[in-house]
Amino acid sequence: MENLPPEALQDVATYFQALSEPTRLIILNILREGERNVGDLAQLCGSTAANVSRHLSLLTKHGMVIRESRGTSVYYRIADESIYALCDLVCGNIARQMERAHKARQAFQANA
Amino acid sequence: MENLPPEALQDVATYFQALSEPTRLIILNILREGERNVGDLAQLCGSTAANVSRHLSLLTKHGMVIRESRGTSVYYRIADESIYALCDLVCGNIARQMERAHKARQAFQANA
DNA sequence: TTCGTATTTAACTAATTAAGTAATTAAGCA
DNA sequence: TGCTTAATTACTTAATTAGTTAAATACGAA
Repeated sequence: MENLPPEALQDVATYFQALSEPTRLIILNILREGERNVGDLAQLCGSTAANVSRHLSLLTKHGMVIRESRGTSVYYRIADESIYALCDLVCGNIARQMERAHKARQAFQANA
Repeated sequence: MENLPPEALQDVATYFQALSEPTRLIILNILREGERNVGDLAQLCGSTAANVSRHLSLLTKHGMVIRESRGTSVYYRIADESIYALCDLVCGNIARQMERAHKARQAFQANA
């Protein structure tokens, strides 16, 4: 990201945006264990098929999942495992942030 | 992210959301080279101070930057360098995705 | 072909959000 | 104190987006 042209920054932003929705993260999390069709995903997500389908469409557009139609069902699977590395990094950052916030709270109380 | 409770997924989502805005990525990119005050950031971003200030407030809330008031100015700097590792990962993913799209286009034209 | 099931898409609503502008707060200096 | 500059916040507007519902499409089976 050192010296990115503006349009590339927009690409990075929309990529992050695709990951900024809880339902989509749930879907990706489920697909971690293997491919699923839309109906099953909807049930596992506690959402509607229409809704999940739209989310899957977006994830497909970003090349995060792969669509495969078999019979009357459509199966989706992870296209790029490195998404999980991303999520793990974020989890680490959030944990550090919580740690900092906790320490700050403690210091505050110590002065009270 | 293997077995995250729902509320943690929401945290991850909002973290990604903070990174899903081009102006904020520009700010982070500028801060890569060192601390800056709000006015300079605004000028370098081609945005208004009010707008940049709001973005900085959000980035601070997520522990991505650190705020330090000196004199009449407020300086911001990166709190967590690992954000750049995140961005680099995303850039890699986008590059792979573009590569795939390019190959698909080539295959399509070969059959035409 | 006709029916039934799975998926996708269209149209709509409600909620979120980025940006512009103006008002407000904070700090240093005459 | 009053003045100037820097930053933040309040308020508004325009645009985006997730979810719901219903209609449309795709596929296999009778």
